[in-house]
Amino acid sequence: MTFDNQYVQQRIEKANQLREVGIDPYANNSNRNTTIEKYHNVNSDLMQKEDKRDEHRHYTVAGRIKLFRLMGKASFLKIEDESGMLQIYVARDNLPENFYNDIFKKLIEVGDIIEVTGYPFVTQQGELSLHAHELTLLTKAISPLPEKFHGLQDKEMRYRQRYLDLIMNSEVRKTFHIRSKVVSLTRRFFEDKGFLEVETPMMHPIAGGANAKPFLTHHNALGVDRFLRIAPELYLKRLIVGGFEAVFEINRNFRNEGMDATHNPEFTSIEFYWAFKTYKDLIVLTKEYFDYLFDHLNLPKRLPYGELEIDFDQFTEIELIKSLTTIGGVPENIVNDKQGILDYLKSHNLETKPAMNLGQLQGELFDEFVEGKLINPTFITHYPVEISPLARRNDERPELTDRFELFIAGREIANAFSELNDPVDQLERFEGQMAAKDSGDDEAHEMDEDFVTALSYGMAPTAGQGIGIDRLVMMLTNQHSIRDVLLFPAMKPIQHNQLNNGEEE
RNA sequence: GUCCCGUUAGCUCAGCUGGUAGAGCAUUUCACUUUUAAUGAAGGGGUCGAUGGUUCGAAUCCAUCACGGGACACCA
Repeated sequence: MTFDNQYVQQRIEKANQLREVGIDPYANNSNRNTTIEKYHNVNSDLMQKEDKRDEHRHYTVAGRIKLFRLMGKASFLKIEDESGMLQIYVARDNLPENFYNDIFKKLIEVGDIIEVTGYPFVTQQGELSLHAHELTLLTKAISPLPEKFHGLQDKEMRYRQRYLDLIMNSEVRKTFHIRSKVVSLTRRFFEDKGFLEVETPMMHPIAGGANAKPFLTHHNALGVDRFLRIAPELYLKRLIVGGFEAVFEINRNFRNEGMDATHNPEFTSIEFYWAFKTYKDLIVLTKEYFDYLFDHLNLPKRLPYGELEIDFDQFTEIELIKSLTTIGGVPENIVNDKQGILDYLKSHNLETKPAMNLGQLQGELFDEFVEGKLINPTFITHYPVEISPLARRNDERPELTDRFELFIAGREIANAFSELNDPVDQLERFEGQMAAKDSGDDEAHEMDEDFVTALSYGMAPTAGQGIGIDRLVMMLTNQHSIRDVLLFPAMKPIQHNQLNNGEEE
């Protein structure tokens, strides 16, 4: 790490010059007494008044200089704090002797964080501003900011140096404010319903609760390998066995899979489990949850998503098998015919494995022909049992499960079901997954004997659900890459010494 | 993992079929006391992602690598 860039050197020199005249370029304290947003709120009355200034009001605001317009003996600055942007008017004769010429003009610049005291006034152009009579440098920025008009465009830099992205792009700050609110509202919604927030292990001896490849790490003291969790499900259900009747956990899951616009190796979900309820209760709860979010976020129910418009007042519900024909256009006579599906998929140039069972093939059909078409919120219900190793069988049709997934804008947002609580059935399903694993399916579910033991003590009838928070935030903020709703998305490290390559491995 | 595209000044971007690099903003110097991406004038600033190759000559053509973006595959 060096500061040998010419512009950085110039600014370091300015910091040194400030020190020489007794100004600390990294001041220890601030006397700010209002935020910029409050300043605007309190003083906007001047816009309507005859006298466009009020010298009896005094405020001290602080912020980063984003624009600097110097016009001889007076200047206009725009400073920004988290709450907003404010124009500052600085005139030579209102500041201490020589401060304007020797300090302000020469040693303070865009990017620096300053504090300004003055009174409110409205400029001839009609902008509420602050007339400065005191100006203090709080923090010297020695790296220059990106260009003022286009901002920071380079995606790689935006993700790697998110702080710069946040400085330059206010809409990015807005996205992450919404994300924070979504998490907070989610927590409040479930707490208000009587759910208990719990924390279960992130390091698992068995990576269970989903079909995915885990990250592997090692615990030195115990001398054992541990997996970063792919889902908290099996632990949360153990808590239901233990007698907690409504629990939720909001936290990270880790999956060692490919990365793309909707997948990051670590992602956030909420999982919740509710005893004495069924998946049908969860459909009602999910709608209520969305209403709650929209209400508290002050969002309209019809939201743009790229070219699409999503109507969050239009939740529909359809069984998976039925959606294959009505939405997917798959011929009705083949949806329950293994060979028929194989032929159909083949005729659409889609890869198939002959070892796939009927349920898996129906899942394939759904993924290919239905999923992408589900724009408005849609609950797809009654998944085949073969692709639902942890879900309760439907009482009338045991080849199906009491399960739904919620799709919005062609993407899976939530997965929920009445939980399988028959320990013998659960054991058999695990054994089925083991067989699938032996025959090459490396994402088949792991056997978790302790979980089966837990069920053997009796788990009340329970419904459980997971919601992908990142994808939900994408929907709500009209973002099309998961990286744009993650403050620090996963990135490959930069190789600094490229001369060394070829010598490794 | 695979395929396609990209990487040029601090930032945003030009740079055609190969002839030793340009603009705007920023920066430096000067002028300017109500500007709105302020304005006017002058100057400085580059290992053209890296390494090889082709060529008299490479930002430009070729190969390999690195990083990023998009699509596909897998997953959520």
